[in-house]
Amino acid sequence: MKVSKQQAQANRAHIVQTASALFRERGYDGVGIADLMAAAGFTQGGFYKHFESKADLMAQASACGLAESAARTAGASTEAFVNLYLSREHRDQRATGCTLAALCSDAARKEDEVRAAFAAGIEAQLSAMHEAKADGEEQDAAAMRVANLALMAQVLGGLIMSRACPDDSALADEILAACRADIQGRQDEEQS
Amino acid sequence: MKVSKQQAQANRAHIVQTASALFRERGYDGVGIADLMAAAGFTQGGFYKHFESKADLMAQASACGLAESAARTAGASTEAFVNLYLSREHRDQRATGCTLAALCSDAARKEDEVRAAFAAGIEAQLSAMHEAKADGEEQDAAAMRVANLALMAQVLGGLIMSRACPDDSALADEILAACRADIQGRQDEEQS
DNA sequence: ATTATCTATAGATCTATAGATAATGC
DNA sequence: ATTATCTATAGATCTATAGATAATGC
Repeated sequence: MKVSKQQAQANRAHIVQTASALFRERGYDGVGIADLMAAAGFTQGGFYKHFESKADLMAQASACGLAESAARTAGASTEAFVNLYLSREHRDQRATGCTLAALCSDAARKEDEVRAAFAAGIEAQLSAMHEAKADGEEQDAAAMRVANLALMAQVLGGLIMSRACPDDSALADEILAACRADIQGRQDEEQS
Repeated sequence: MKVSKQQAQANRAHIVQTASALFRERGYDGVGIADLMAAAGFTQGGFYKHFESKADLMAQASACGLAESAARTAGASTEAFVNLYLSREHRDQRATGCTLAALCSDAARKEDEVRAAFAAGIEAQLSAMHEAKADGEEQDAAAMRVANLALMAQVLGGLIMSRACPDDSALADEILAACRADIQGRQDEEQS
């Protein structure tokens, strides 16, 4: 029954990643410890040898998902980022999509432990966006931070609003298109 | 024990309003039927004479909260709306604040019944914003709809991101300020 | 007679813990 | 000997229902 320390660490990482996907799909409260451990291939009893509490796992799984999203963004242009973020595919695939969009309003009601992970995740995302643009035009770092925060808010809000609409509703698609058009329009203006 | 039909209707409305506030504060899953009925001044047994299920109540309470927000917005200028929406007060008072911001990412995982209420709420909010601006400049209705959806997404996203940060974190305030500045900057450009 | 609300509870969760089991690691 | 995982369960939820109670409304 016992496994090597190395294997135990790998199992733990696997549980965190499974939790990250399940939480994004169903929300923190929609995933029980027994559910999660079964999905990861274990029984519930082992959970508390890996984590102090469910909140501890929520913080770790969120941090993991947020870091992954930031890393994925690091290379992309603003245009590519926005088009991917505000796509139907992203809207409909919550388990592999943006952790911020899937869980941040759940997180707002959870322990500070969890919210600290979100603050760190937002900073990581900002860094990734900063890097992505650094090659291009010279720009004031403070102004760029403001613009990037505002852009994150807009794509995040658009995605969440779209997800709140019924499946196959015209409004859900319209929201994504409106946000893309608004951001695109602004970029065109800047370049002229 | 029995009350008049009129009183029963009033009691039912009171339960819906109590639920609207409690759901916004704690999320759908954070409020039990017994909790809610006690907060409204009743015992849990009476609940199912008023509502078919918890999802039925979630849909009604959400519709109620969304309609109220739209009505509150109807008179305001864009500037006033944005400054109120992206204020610390609004961020910290979830129970009386925007239902969309408090619950839409919860709603995304619930029954279509609930999500239909959100789609209707977004349309009501759009109508309110349309009216508020109608006096001013002549503008293409379709373009205005796009701009208003994009604006809603941005203030909503900003508020939610701010709420996901730990209490008293500098980042939480910075996010609100960044979104206000970004929107203000755009408006100034338009007018010049 | 009808029915809005109450008390009580069934049945299904959920988090967390206790103690057993069997493989690692000294 | 230690410990990662397992089985089993305590205790506290939660939604929904059943049946009692007492006031309305015909």
